[in-house]
Amino acid sequence: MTLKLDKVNRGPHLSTLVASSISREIAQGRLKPGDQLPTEQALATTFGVSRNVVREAIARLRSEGRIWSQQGRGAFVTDANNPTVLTIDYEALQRADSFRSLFELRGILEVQAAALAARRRSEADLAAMGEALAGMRAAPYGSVAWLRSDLEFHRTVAEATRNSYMGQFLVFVSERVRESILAAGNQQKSDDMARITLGEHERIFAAIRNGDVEGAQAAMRDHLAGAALRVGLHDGEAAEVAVPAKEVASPVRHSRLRKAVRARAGG
Amino acid sequence: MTLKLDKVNRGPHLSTLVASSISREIAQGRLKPGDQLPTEQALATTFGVSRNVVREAIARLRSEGRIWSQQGRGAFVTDANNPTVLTIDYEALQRADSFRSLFELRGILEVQAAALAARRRSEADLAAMGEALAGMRAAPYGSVAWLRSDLEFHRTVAEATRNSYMGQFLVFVSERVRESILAAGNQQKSDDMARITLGEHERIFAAIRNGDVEGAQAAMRDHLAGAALRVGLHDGEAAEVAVPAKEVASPVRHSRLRKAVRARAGG
DNA sequence: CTTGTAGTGTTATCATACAACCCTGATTAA
DNA sequence: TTAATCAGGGTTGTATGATAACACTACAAG
Repeated sequence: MTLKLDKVNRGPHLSTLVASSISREIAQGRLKPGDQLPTEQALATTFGVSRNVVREAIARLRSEGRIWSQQGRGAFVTDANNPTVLTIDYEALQRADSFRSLFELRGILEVQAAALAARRRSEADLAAMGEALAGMRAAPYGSVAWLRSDLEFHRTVAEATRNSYMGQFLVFVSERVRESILAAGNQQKSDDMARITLGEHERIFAAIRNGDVEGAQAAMRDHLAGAALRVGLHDGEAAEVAVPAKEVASPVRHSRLRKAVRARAGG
Repeated sequence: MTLKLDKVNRGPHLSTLVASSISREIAQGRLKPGDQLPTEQALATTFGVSRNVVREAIARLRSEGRIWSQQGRGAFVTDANNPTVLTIDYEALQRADSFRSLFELRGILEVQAAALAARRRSEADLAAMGEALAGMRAAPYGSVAWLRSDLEFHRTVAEATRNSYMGQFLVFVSERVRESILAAGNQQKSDDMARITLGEHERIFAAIRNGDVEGAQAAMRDHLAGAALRVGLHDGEAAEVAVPAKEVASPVRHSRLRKAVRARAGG
């Protein structure tokens, strides 16, 4: 039987929680550019953690360019709110809700990419897709070669959109998703899956080849729904991502973190 | 006259130096994927710093996805070594085709964000959107206040998707687009435009409020089509554009760590 | 008005201790 | 023999306190 082990999802480090919390304060505007953060000591007591943890969190935010600090003065929110680089926090992805969000974003990009590809694909694109499919057929399901061909197929679809940024973003997001899946490592393989997955890809390919925009979207959507199941997400696109945002305007919102901390300490 | 003094470039933090040094070991292959790093204590003594500094460095590398650590075992070099940051070359955006591509990507994200928002928005979201709209009504078209409210509206829509990555990506893309538009500076203002633009936003808002998914998508699509016209793009959805984007990696350069550490130790 | 100086608050770093956890190997029970 | 249990050492995660380096302010002295 298959053992549906819940990935021992040990909560991320405290410093991660603190960093996320501060990040959120900034993102939601409660900390504006130029504002000075509370002192490390103050943050430590508010969060109920040691100053050391706060420092690790700040070190991360600093490296991400979100804040900037100077000895003897304090830490400040970076003025330029237009980061020139986009990063995805690796640890945050270990959390199920984050993973689901990224998976959803990937889905949106893939589906629309399929639509664009159906409109704009060239003969060369189709040839490349066919080659990738052949690679998948030849390799055993789940093998390195199989994964490479899988990735290659999606890459060629992205390329067929004739939108370079689409490709860039898609590859970026997909890589993060793939990493996270591999890290979890809770995927079972079977011959059935190989057949099913291959079929999904072939339908996408056929629709794109025929210039069938809606068909390509639908096929890609099916593929992603299947992929979601295969990695243990009970189909996305429902409302389970929707955390009831009962956020009341409060000066600072750390109560959840505190609770998390308590829970860790208690358990 | 003005003195033009060079900003006193105080050396970076020790944790930064340590992180860079470890990073370089990885980049240059002396630490291969899967390898275990020396213990924090060992690193501390070799670098001549406290374990605390080493931990801050490791926290950064961990958040960048370069290494991965587990309590009781140790820290290891991450398997995947692909880029963890996404950058958009500013100069490339000056080219019309690149700009069009990014605009198209933004459109895809915005339209799907509107759809998700229509499904998941909370009362608080609606209130925030309404506030942003009020801000737009109050400010003169094209003014700083107007732009801020405009941005704020789109941000609240992104937030209402309950998908944090959606917001991150959208803000990132929109900022690049906005910069590019401002740089071009070829936009004319008129009262008509104010009225039209405001109307577009209000239709988006109404659809999201009513939970009308298709309506929200359509309204957002209209809005973007209008925006495209206003910035001089003859409606998107054309088929010309290709071009590989320039990928930029950021090498890090420092041979100073050891020296700096020595200096500290010696002095 | 300028300069020196003490005082206070903050970050940067160090040092130490303990808790939580993994791994290994010995010991014990079946 | 085999499996389970337990003890010990090693490692990371967190807490705590202390010290050094630096920025800012106020005030006194010139």
